[in-house]
Amino acid sequence: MDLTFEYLKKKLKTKNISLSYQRLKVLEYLTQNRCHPTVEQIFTELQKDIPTLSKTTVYNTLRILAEAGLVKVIIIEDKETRYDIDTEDHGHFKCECCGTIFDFPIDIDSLIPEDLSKFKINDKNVYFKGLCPECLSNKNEFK
Amino acid sequence: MDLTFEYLKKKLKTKNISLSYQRLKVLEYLTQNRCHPTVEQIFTELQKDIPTLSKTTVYNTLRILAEAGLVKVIIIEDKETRYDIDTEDHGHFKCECCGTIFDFPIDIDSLIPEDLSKFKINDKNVYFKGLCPECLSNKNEFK
DNA sequence: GTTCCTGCAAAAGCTTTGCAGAAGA
DNA sequence: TCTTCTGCAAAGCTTTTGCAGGAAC
Repeated sequence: MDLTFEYLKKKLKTKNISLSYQRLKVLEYLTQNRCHPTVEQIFTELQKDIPTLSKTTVYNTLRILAEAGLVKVIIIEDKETRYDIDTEDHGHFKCECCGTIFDFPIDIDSLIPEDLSKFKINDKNVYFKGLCPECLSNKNEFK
Repeated sequence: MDLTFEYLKKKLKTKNISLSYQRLKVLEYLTQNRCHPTVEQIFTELQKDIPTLSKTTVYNTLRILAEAGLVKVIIIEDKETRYDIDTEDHGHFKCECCGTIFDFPIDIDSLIPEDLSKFKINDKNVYFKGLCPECLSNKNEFK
């Protein structure tokens, strides 16, 4: 799936979402920083370019992008909502030590049990927590 | 897995967690109400029995139970942390219409990709959102 | 001229913290 | 007596809301 900045700009136009400078910058940030950023991270980084930027605008923009289906909201921890420009099904692994969030492929549909056949599924989420290889090896070093 | 009140009381003793009346009541509520309650729900219900109960105590107790591994923290929505006495792997489905959370069986381990072989997985979560059969049929009625 | 967008300030909502008094060992 | 637990009040954080000014069309 094509997730270039240009592609997403076009997609926004087809959804009749106007592209202010602030919105463009948020979109650009998400395409260039595939680290599942929080509002805080996006805001802090973009403020360097747009000194007058307000957090409200970041919140507004992310809500609009999420409603338009261009961004997926990721909730792993309370008080730490994150945003992912990659809306295709995949899993997330959060390292409890360094906080990094890793993507991993997962065939969610193959897992859906018969029990849910009468449910309409709109959103699928899989996330794990634990320790990433780097933090694991750091721990062993200090043993 | 045995999740009776008696079993859990014994388990707490083996973990050296003392059992005040408040803690017992929270544990009892969780075993008798497998609806993945929020702090608010637990507090409101228990307050009927314990008029002096404070929300802080509910928070404290749930934290202790979670740290002891007797309760699983479920985060599906921001600002809506829920607690599940069933800590075995299973999926959750939240109906976006009525808000009910349904359990469903899922063989998560069979899905874990090779990519994660070097990660230490401590916690696995799967949740879907959408519409439950009841809300789906209600929608059709009003068409 | 209308409509929509931005950004400040304030409010809202959930959770945590500090602390004094009570309960329990 | 010493430790632990409870519960009130206050603080802390993230997110939302109201609203006035500004930009875009």
